[in-house]
Amino acid sequence: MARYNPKETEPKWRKAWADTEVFRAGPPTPGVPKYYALEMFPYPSGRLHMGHVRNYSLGDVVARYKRARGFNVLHPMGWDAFGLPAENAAMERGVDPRGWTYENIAKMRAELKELGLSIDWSREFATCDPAYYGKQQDWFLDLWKRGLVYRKESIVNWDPIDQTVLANEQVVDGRGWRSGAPVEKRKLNQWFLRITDYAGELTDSLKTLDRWPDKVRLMQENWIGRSKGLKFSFRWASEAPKGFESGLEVYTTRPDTLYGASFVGIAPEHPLAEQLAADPKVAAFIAECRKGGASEAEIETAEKIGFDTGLTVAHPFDPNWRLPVWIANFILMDYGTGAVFGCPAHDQRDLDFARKYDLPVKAVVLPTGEDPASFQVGGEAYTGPGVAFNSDFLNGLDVEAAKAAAIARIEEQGQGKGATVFRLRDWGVARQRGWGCPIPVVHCAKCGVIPVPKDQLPIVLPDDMDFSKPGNALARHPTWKDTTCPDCGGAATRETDTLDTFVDSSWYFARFTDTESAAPIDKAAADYWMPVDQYVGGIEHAVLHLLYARFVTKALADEGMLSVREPFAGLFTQGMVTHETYRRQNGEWVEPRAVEFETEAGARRAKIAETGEPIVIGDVEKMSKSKKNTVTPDEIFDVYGVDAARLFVLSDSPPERDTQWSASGVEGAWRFVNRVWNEFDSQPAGPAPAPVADPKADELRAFTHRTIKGLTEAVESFRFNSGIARMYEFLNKLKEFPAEGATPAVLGARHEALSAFARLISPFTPHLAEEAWARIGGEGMVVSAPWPEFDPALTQDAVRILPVQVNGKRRGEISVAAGAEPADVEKLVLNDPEIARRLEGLSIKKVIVVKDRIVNIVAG
RNA sequence: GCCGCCGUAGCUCAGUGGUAGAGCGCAUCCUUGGUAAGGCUGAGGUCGGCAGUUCAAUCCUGCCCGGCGGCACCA
Repeated sequence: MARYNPKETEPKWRKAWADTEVFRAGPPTPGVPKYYALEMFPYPSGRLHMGHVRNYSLGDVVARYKRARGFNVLHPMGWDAFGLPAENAAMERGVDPRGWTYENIAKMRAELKELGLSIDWSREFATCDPAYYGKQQDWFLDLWKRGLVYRKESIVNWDPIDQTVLANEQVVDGRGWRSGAPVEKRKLNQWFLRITDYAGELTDSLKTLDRWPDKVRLMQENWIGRSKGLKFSFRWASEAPKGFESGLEVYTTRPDTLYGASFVGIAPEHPLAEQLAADPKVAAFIAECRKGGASEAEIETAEKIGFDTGLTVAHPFDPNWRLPVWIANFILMDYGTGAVFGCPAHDQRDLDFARKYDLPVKAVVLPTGEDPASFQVGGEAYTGPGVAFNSDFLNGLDVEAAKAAAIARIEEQGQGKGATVFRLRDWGVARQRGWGCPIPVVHCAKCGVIPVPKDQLPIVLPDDMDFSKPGNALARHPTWKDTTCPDCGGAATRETDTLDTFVDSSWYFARFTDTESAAPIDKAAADYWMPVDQYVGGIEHAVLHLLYARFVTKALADEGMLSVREPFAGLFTQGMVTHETYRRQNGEWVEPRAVEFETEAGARRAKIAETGEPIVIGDVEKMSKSKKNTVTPDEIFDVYGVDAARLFVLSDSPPERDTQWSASGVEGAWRFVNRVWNEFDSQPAGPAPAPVADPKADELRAFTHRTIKGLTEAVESFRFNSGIARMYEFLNKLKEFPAEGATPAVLGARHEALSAFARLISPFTPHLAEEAWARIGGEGMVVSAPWPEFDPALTQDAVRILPVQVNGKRRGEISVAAGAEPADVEKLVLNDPEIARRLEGLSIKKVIVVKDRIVNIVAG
């Protein structure tokens, strides 16, 4: 008997798959069922980590399973290859970002191939290939024509050291995530995509994504943040400021509380505030507001400050009622209209503000059970349900009815309209970076901002950018931006901003359906393959990438380039790979591979293997370089083989949860691989004996068919860890039927079991499955073998052992024929001497028999 | 503060309205010609707590306790 040797076996089968091109997707063929399996493509950092191993193993199980089920499977791979790390490497080490990126891709491609994934590598591309980003420029121009692209001055996060705009998520505690410099607010001309045009549809169609995790849908819903309310204009009571003669427009979701208004507030960035800043006192106040940090903690604790402008407006329901207009730091310019009416009794922020500046607090919503005469709002605003009071024509209405009535009245007065407002903002896509997709636009002094004609695409990055200094290397390039205006032919300059890398990743899945097409997307190929049937990736993209991709899909569909309006029919978000952390007494982190364990008096201790220095076992955390708690796939593959690594990373936790990597765990998986092989290896070669009726063989056959059923259901429902638990149970069962000394009937049952088992483990441990399949004389490669079917008749044992309970407590068991009628079982049970003994002195009140499951006797 | 997830063997986790499971760890034994090992057997559980529904609750419902994650001045 030979030991299983993955070092020989695994490369052999990878070569066999590659040579026969089994993973190449078939041509789009109407009528042939397709399955598009996709994992979020990686950033080419140059090194595969365990998170990748988990992500791609999960996707591979799906792809291989669907292939075995007869689908025409598309399972491609590419590279999200633009972005800052390449520029940082370039700046720190003087390398060329392009060369650095492509070298990393080569390294990671080799590692991914080692994983034995069922990828169609013929479709591989990187987003930094001009052949890809040129097509992106192409549809960008289409969206421009549709009015979905615009340029606007806006306030952005500016990192003064890196000299670039930062996205909100790149600002950590008010500082640039890389430079650590305090982020400044700057006004810049920015490129935007009009994602807000789709805000309604993006929210509404979340309901149709029934194979997405609820959690992600909820997060997107919160992010888009639709709210229904009222937009209306206050009329001036004091003299109208210039330009605001038509009034001061505010937005509210609580028009029912209008009678509780005590002031009107505007954001420091509101145009009216800026106009009033001609007064130095106002200007000083606005400057004071800007000073506050941008971090959440600072915002939360920031004190509310305000400035009374001296202007007043009239209450919409009572012209004689005057409300003061304040500038207040807690009002956001980019939500609603940048102006609100303050109702302190029913809004905490307004209440804090009113208490500080001694403004009136008037309750107008009465909670159920409160007395209108005595109800008071103290330090806490009342935001719950109730009935309007102190509110004239709204009195007695509940909150919802009062909202409707208030909106109706305002509309009657022609002062405003019911409105839906979103929290979502337009997508700022310009980045001042050299390593990105150039925005295909030319600036002409005479003609303005002009799109590049399509026949001049792609606009390719220059080869010789200087990345030695921070800032935009593309803008710094001496000649690249010099061009001529496509309209007037005069001297002009190219746009030197590049696109956010999230643009690159918001349509790559569509390009995969035909990577050669002259158009950005080949309609026929996309119509066949799209949507992605199963998308697998990290939860960290719940909002950004997954929202942008949905938006771009809808925009491209409106452009006629796609027929689907949702890119991902099924989404699975996997958990992280974690590991224990280890520290020396001085706090220094220690790598797992340097650590040795011992168990002493039940307590697990760790020490440094070389020196014996005791170390502290810390918390289990996400694998990260800074805490040194990483295990590199390389070394695991080297010791245990790829299959054991895949198996372990899939086995330990439900896929959506974090999983904890441990050396002992992967060793367990490795032992399993060997035990599986031993079972195959011990089966005598030669044709399988024909099945014969035999009780022993039937027991194994029943278990085989139950395992097929259970494992199939586990794979279908993404419970891969349960599926693997089934494999362990099955192997334990199989060992009760050793090949040595087995009757022909049992050998036949074993052959059936092994044949099914090789196919069942194939999505998880594909190399082992091939070797096992070959060992028992399977036809062709297991990767092309059909998924085993189970015989429902065989999943049941002929004899069932039913537990017998007395008053809900287990008191014995009885064996009956499967499917025995409850009445017969009841007789058997009551005649059983052991049970009768248990019932002595009790009178039987009721006997419950659940067919094939259990018997319960109620007695007292 | 709001929303969500999780508490089952020493550890990491499956599971089910009806006999409580796997891997690792631990103990015992066997093998030492599968040996950078392999195998047998075993111990170990008020299924977070309390109440309710039920013939029967680890599972369903409610409340509580503990841990984790996301969002958060969005009017």
